Amino acid sequence: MSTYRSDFLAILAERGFIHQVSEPDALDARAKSETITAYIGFDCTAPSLHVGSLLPIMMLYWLQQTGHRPIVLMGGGTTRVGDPSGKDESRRMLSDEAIDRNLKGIRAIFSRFLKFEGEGGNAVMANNADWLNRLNYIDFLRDIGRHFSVNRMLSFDAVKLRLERQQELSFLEFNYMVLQAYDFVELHRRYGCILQMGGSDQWGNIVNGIDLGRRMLNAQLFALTSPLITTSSGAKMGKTAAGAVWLNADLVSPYDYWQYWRNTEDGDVVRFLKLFTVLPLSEIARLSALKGAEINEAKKMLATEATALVHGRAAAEAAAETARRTFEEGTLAETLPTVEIARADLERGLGVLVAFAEKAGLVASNSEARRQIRSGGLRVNDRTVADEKMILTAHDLTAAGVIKLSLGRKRHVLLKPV
RNA sequence: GGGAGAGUGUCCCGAGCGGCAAAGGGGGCGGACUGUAAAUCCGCUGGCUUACGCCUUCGUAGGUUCGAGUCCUACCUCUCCCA
Repeated sequence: MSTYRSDFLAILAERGFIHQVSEPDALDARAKSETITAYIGFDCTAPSLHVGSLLPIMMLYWLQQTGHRPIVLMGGGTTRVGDPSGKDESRRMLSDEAIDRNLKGIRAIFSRFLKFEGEGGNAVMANNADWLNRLNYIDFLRDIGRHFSVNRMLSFDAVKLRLERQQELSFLEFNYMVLQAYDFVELHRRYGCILQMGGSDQWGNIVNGIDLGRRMLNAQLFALTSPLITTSSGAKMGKTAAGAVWLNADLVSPYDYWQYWRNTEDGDVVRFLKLFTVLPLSEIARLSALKGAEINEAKKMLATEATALVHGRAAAEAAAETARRTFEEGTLAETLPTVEIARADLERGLGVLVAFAEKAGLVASNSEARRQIRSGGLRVNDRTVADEKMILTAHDLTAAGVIKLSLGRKRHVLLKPV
């Protein structure tokens, strides 16, 4: 790949964010000579963003850090339609209320990464519902629809895949790319936005927007996509047994978030340090020289830095300290996730099954707890539970006044009587 | 409108002569080994139950049977062929 002269593209390139760029030289020149405005769209399909969305967020972060203007586009309108890209099946239709609720949850995350207008920054938060919701169908067809060739739309991967696999693609979803293209044009009109970024699966959609911009406004627009990030062993990022790794603290605690990064595979550490932390590359180069068990130092760095970005420095260091005491010293850290239980329950005697399943929520059901006991996976105060009929009482309280329940080596919950 | 086929364990894929809690994968979880890694090996992977066992599951609703994922009828959804 050519070397970029603008700070923005140079940084994205050396940190591994770039998969494809349209007209890289022209974009580089503009990013070098002027302040450019770029956007990324975010779906409102869930109440929070998860780790998978972190990559685009980081691209906006670097955009602003290198002197440009980021636009976060909330898909309040497009989420009502549903993007067929990369999906085998139609998505379930979300109610407008659900979308609205999700939108609010997602919004909060961005203030960690970007400085918005009114907060001493220049970032813009937009919502495509503002223009999509009031479109008039016939007008839209005449103004926008005439620029689209169905022949060409059928050739895009997102559509082709569905057709080839003989899976249904509704007319509703078929229109998604038209709406997304229109978003780009609308953002160009409103904010002078010239660049849309996104994951590699968005390339087709973005290019549609570029075409539309040229036809309607004779504008030169650009596309930049990031690679699909998978772990070295091929798994998609952001999924664990417990579900997605959400960015909101009420869905995934800072401690669990820290743990997620701490458990990164060896082969991914350097790549992730570049993508998901803002550590200087020189520092990352130093960490990448570590070998064998020393790589754990790099993983801790990754975990703490990545957590600090999302949850703040203090929460990140608290999580690191909790982990250090739990894993390295083997002592009890009172800052482990804690569940309060009624003191009366304890005096009456609390069955282990209930304690693990209902109270701590470490396992999904009593049956699951039984199975785990049979395979030696449950521990109370670091002693393996051998008997599923075991009863917890006040005698099991440690000096710190809690009972430590563990599932496997890594997952711990403290029961605290109140 | 006519004809043919498909829908299986609510993570996915996928077998299933009328006796099935239902083969086999993948994924996930636990154990061993390690470095809170990877790879490898072993176990588990519907719910309730101390247990005998009970309950809920194969697109939906009925029916035939001692007994139905398996047979019949209707309906729903998706494919394909003809019009």
